[in-house]
Amino acid sequence: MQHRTRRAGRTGRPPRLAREAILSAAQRILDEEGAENLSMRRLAKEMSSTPMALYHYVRDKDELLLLLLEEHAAKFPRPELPAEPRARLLAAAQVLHDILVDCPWIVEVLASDDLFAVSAMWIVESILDAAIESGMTPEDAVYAYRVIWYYTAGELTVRFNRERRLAHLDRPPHRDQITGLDPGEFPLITSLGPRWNELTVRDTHRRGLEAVVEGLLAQAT
Amino acid sequence: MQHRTRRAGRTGRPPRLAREAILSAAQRILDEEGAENLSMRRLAKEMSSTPMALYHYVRDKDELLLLLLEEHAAKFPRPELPAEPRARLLAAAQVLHDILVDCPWIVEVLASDDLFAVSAMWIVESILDAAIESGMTPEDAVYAYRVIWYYTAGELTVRFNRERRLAHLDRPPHRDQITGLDPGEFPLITSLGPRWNELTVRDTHRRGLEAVVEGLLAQAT
DNA sequence: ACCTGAACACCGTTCAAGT
DNA sequence: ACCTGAACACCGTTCAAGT
Repeated sequence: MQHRTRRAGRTGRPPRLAREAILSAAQRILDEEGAENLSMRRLAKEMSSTPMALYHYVRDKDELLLLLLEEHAAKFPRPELPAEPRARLLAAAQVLHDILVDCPWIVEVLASDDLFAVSAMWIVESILDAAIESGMTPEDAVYAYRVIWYYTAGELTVRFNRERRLAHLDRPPHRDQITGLDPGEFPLITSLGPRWNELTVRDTHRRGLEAVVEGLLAQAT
Repeated sequence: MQHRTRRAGRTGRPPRLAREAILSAAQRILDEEGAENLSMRRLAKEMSSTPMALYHYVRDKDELLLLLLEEHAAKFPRPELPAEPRARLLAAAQVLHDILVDCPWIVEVLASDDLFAVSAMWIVESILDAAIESGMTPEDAVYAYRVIWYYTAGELTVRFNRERRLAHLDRPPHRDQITGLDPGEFPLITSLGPRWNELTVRDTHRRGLEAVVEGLLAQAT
């Protein structure tokens, strides 16, 4: 399928096209079968090819995931950010989350400190810019970006792992967290009882982000 | 080795002892060969046994990792926390990080929202208590704990992945993040140049934690 | 240049059988 | 009760060979 448009050129090869075919096949697996089912072997099968054929287009699995992120970020509509620096800092940090919240597989690629796709670099630039305009030095702006990134990465990791856990809840947890805890030693946790699980499942990303940004700005002045 | 002290009891089995032997063998692998080399098969080999013998003492690999965390947390000295609630909130959150910073393998077990080992539950209890004494409702205290946990989990994930990357830097990164970026589009990032990597490697956990806690407390009043 | 087949060096886990 | 051996159903990646 990938050499459909083979031409008569001197060294015929449509690598760009093949790469795109690989990426959309990978995206199809991601959408239909979930991140945990995307493997080089599964992907090769999806394309009626062999695993090693893929290595002609991507260096390794990590690069494949990075390219998928790149594509996803490029597709994402680039919203207009508020002019006011503090609001812009918050808005840019929110976009960072918005882009990644649809990529449960990035947990696997969360390797880098600075991540990531050039298609998403404009967000980092926006955060730095907004932080500097809020009165920070460039050094502190980088620091602020990193704190925001840690919060975002942590929220996404926990979020995706919870979703994955709920998806196949075949087996009960190793230990029921709350039940069976000694109320004498843990009066607050045990007093919450089932409320704990309920509170723990709420989407508080935005509110937490506001606290983080607020704390960073307070520190800078 | 694990049935060294077999007794004459009615149904002789020293499961507690065997479990401990398994855990210390696992810890030995972790220390000497790193988290990425701990597998059920490697662990069985370390004990001159078969992989399946282990499944008599732990349900699966996840439980093994949880038990290792449990042991590590239990060993950790429990520091005295400040009486002043706001300082206690920060101190408890710092201990959460201190305990986990020596466990690069928790990245694999970062599954739960609320994590984790009962041996470390006193920290969660302390955070909730300090948050409430700082004027939060119990609900907001849980929310505050979660924000702190996200920041901590993110910081640790990025930290460990960077360490792992530096450990075997056999291959260069897929793309040099900064070099090759268009200065017209990303003036701030490119202007930092090599400073970016330098800033990105700094340990800013504590400072960031202070910002996060500060932001949470500001939100609560 | 592009692709294949076989192999290397692994995984976690299940199952049936042994003692 | 505790352990083994073989097997299932996978991984990512290398290598030598094909066209």
